Amino acid sequence: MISNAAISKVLRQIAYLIELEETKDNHEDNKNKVNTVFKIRAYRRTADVIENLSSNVEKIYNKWKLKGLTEIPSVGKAIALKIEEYITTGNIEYFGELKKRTPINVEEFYHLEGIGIGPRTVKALHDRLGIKNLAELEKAAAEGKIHSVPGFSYKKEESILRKIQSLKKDRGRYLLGDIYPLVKQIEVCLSNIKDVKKAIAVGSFRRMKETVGDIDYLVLSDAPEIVMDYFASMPEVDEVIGKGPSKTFVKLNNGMDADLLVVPKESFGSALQYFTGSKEHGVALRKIAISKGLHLNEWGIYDSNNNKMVAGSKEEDVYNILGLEWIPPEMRENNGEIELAKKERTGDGNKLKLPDLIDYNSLKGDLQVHSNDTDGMLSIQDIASAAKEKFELEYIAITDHTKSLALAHGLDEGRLLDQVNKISELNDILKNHFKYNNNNNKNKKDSSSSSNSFRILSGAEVNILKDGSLDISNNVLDKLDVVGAAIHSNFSQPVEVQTNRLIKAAQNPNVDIIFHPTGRIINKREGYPVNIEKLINDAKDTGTVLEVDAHYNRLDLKDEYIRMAVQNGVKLVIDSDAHHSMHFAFLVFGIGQARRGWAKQSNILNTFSVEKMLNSLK
DNA sequence: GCCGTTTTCGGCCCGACTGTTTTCAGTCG
Repeated sequence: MISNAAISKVLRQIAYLIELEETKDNHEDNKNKVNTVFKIRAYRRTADVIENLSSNVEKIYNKWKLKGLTEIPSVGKAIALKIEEYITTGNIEYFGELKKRTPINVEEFYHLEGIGIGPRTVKALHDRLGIKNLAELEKAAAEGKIHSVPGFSYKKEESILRKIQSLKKDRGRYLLGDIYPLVKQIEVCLSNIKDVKKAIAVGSFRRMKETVGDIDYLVLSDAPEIVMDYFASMPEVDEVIGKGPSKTFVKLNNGMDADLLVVPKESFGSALQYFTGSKEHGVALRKIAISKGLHLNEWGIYDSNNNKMVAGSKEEDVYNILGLEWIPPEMRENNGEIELAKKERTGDGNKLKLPDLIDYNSLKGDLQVHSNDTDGMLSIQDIASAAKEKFELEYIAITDHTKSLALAHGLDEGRLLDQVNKISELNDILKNHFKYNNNNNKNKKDSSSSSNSFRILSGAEVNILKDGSLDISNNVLDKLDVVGAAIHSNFSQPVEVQTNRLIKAAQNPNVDIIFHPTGRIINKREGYPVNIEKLINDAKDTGTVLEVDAHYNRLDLKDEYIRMAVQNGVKLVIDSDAHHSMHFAFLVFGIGQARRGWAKQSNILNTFSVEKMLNSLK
């Protein structure tokens, strides 16, 4: 399967190569030059769109051929043909010709776009110094040959060298969960500055994207210089890259870039919208603004006729003036959300509506939790107590690994039944404990309230074997409250085999949930191949629940698949996969991912009370 | 090269920051 990233990379390189040629030619006439500029822009735009597309382009092509490709925004006939050629032959003739015409190693240089060394710079250095690849560029910069080229300076030379060196240790995109605590900590520090009225982390972080490239802070303050001085001198800052009257750019100690934007009250809403992105969503909004005789930028929304500001202080107002409902940040990917947000009625009178997304505080339980009976860190009692006291959950299911996962000291039938008895005893103790507490709590208006009750459910994370059978017998699974099944071995088998393993497990009447259905580890492991449409259909038919594993390195199902499951009426749960009490904090990432998949509260079974949730399992 | 709620031709999102630029090009998000 060809990844969207691979297609996007080729398109980006084509754009780069055309720009190198455009720079080289003494443009015969201005008209041609302008056309080339927009051609380059078209390839770049398509690369952006495909990189952020939630569906796989090859799958689209396999299903609908060229017609499917041209339905992708920004893909027209010419680029669709090139994508088809790439998918079917692995090459693009036009791309090969472009590469043949230049000695410059585009493969190495196109990465430098994004760190301030673009094709025009590279072209100029090639023409004057014969630089063809990254090693030669670094050598020339180190030897002080660059500042003698017209248009270059010592400063520029130094910056090129620094950028190449920092590229070598660049970590790329960061996992949302890895940087979440640091981002929040800086947000709090900025909020606490005396002259700051509001401070918020925006960009892909606010959209809860599974990975984040850099972090943007938006601050509402009338004293920008004080805020920016504070930001630039924070202990977390490694280097100040740029500083202007309204923006500061820094590199943090962990290697991540962070930007700060300070705006006045009247612009806070439009800046919030602008810097939350996504880029594609923002471009779509600005086009709507133009069609309505308006002009939208980060400072506000203006009447194009008289340049008078019509909104800007509140994000809601920006959307409303464009004729749109306010759109939750997690949905802002230009993947159909703008259509749903339009306020006017559609032709047939049916008003489409934005989904009422699941709230961040709506989970009542967690159905994948591990104890120290296998590879968890805490006893059942301790992790249950943390779930109730610190995270205010009403129930958890203990789902330890089973026997064929020897690495985790998985439970066999005997140990599993012992655990069921232990959980039953613990529930009795909890019940008596609450009865005692409630009877003694005279101040409580409603002492019969169930708000104090907590229930531990018995369960297991049963291993799906190579042939799709389970490693625990059905008469034992029958005694559990919740059975999750998951693949932990034999990853590299054909897609049909893997899909059939999962489907066979889902067809077992005792299996309630498929845990982390695709097995991916973000940035580390692709996961095993699964025909997700088939799995979703089968989950629907058998009433099997699919899990959103909220651990930030899994987020499995991912947003795109959650949306498919929701559309098909498949029931979902969001679990922490906790091996320690701290891990319940991961649930926020699962909820963010579910919101990115357009899930409503009613789609997620563990937003229900324990009784309702259990009744909803098969 | 893409695209259409004035359009199948003639437009194409927008502003901030850097550098050596004395009015603008390159680059970014």
